[in-house]
Amino acid sequence: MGKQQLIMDKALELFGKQGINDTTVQQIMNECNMSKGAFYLAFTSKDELITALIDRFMIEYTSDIDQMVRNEKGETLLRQFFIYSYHFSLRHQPFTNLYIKEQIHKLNEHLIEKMKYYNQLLNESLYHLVDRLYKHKTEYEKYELVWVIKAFMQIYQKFSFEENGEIDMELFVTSCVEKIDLIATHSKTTFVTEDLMLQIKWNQVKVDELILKKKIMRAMEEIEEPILVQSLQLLHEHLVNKNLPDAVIHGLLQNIQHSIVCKEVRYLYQVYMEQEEHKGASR
Amino acid sequence: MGKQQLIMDKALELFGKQGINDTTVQQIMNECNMSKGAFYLAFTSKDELITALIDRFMIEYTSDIDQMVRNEKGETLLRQFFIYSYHFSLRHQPFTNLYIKEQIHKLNEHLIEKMKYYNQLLNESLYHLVDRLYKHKTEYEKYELVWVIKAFMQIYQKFSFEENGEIDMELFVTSCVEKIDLIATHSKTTFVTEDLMLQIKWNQVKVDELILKKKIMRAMEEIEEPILVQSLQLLHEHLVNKNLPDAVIHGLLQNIQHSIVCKEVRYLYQVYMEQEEHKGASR
DNA sequence: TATAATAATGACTGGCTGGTCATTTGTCAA
DNA sequence: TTGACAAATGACCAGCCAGTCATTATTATA
Repeated sequence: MGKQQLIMDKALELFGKQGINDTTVQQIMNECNMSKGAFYLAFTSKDELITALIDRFMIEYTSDIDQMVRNEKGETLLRQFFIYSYHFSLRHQPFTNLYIKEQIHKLNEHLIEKMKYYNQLLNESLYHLVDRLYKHKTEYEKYELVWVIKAFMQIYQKFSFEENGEIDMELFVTSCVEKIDLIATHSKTTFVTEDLMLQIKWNQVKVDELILKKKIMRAMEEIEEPILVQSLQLLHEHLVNKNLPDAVIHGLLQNIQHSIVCKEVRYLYQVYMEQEEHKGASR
Repeated sequence: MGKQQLIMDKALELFGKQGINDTTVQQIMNECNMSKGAFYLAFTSKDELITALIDRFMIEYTSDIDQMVRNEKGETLLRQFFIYSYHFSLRHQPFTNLYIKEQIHKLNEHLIEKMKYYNQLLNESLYHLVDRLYKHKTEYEKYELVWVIKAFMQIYQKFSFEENGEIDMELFVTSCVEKIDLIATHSKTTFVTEDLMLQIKWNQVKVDELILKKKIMRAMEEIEEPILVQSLQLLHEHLVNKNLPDAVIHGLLQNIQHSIVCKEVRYLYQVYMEQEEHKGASR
């Protein structure tokens, strides 16, 4: 295991147990059986470590969800979402603990922005999900369902945090899916209104071409496999020249989808392409 | 305004903005236009301040909810609950911020216990609420509804935190009540099972006679009004001698219900009495 | 083996903060 | 006005911790 990986894993454990502020760099490095100095060879600061941790998990979660929404067949989609989220919570329990306990805000404005950003990515994916299941609903009804889904997902996390009993996954998922469908098909009143939707849209950040380019460059630096590097290069060029047909782009994105480093790039690229398409269509 | 009050108010503001750890005693006292030393005349430590803050609001919230559940007529109960919670969140926005952001855990084990305790009080009140609305349901179905209600309440808090638009109270309440009723009357599958209920009950703390006595004593120290003091005295005696008829107890509890200092006592006393009654009945 | 280059170490620093306490300021009764 | 008592002050202390850097250990190369 690489040094960064090791540090991140041990740090996560300690953060989950003691909270970020009460965990010292010294403690983390003790856990790794390394000197404190070695920490600053792997990360430039404690802040960078925290940011890296959040990125690592939020990228994994949001981009997996997004991919699922894009690929999964309609009916089982909601079910799949809950199952995936359930397993993610379990598999990355230290991160989940950290997430529940340390409800962001620490340190700098920058982290808040980051979390809001990830939340938006998640909201968008979930919106797609709802959109596929309940096409006939209005935009604001769909967005309301997004929030209802998130609320139910939270029940699981909070419940296993507060009470000590573990919820049965199968039951939980089935129950949530049933309840949400009940709401979707029978509920008549919504708290999200058309006006509110407009306000919310104003706040949404777009994927910026510059940022996307930067992300691609950074990914290229960290990667060796020639196919991946070349794929990234072509994707990067396409941003400027728009010279490649959709099928090629699709294939290139397929190439990079299994590398963890590229997950974010793949996801953002996809969102960006849709954004551009939308722009073209509305012009 | 008393010194303690002033400090608590200003502290809350800063805590909500910057987080507990990043707010120094110095900053708080600057805000109060007082010296740092003066802080330690009002509180023995920063920890005590934090504890006092949590107590102040959680007691107000949980005991008000409890009283509401006891007094309100059935049909409007759920609605009342949402309205009250909504207003509480708004009225005490700094505290709500603190609560969402700083998901406890800081400092000592003691605080975690405290929050779990308050959560339990809330759960019990909500259970009563559900019980009155849906008597025919099983225990675990009711407990599941408690969690669904809490989940919906959280939507409001998270929503106004993440998105910037303010939700319309009337719409939100109506929508939640409708959705919960939908679930209560139509949902067929539950994730809370009989087994899980047993586990949960094991974890529940009871109100202890000794603790209750201590709380009464402490309340008496802080209070001057003779009627209140005498009421507390009688209630205290009754714990030992059990010499007063129910009607008298009821009246004494009425006497103290409007004093903030006594809110917790009143509430705990009521719970304690029920507990004892239950003990007697099951013997 | 000698030398250069790289990696790892941990004592140290500087900044910060909770908490203390000798001193000052304010109050009020005689 | 005086003196006694209480309240308020802020300089100071001790402890903590992120981050640095001169020194040491390890590895690669010639």
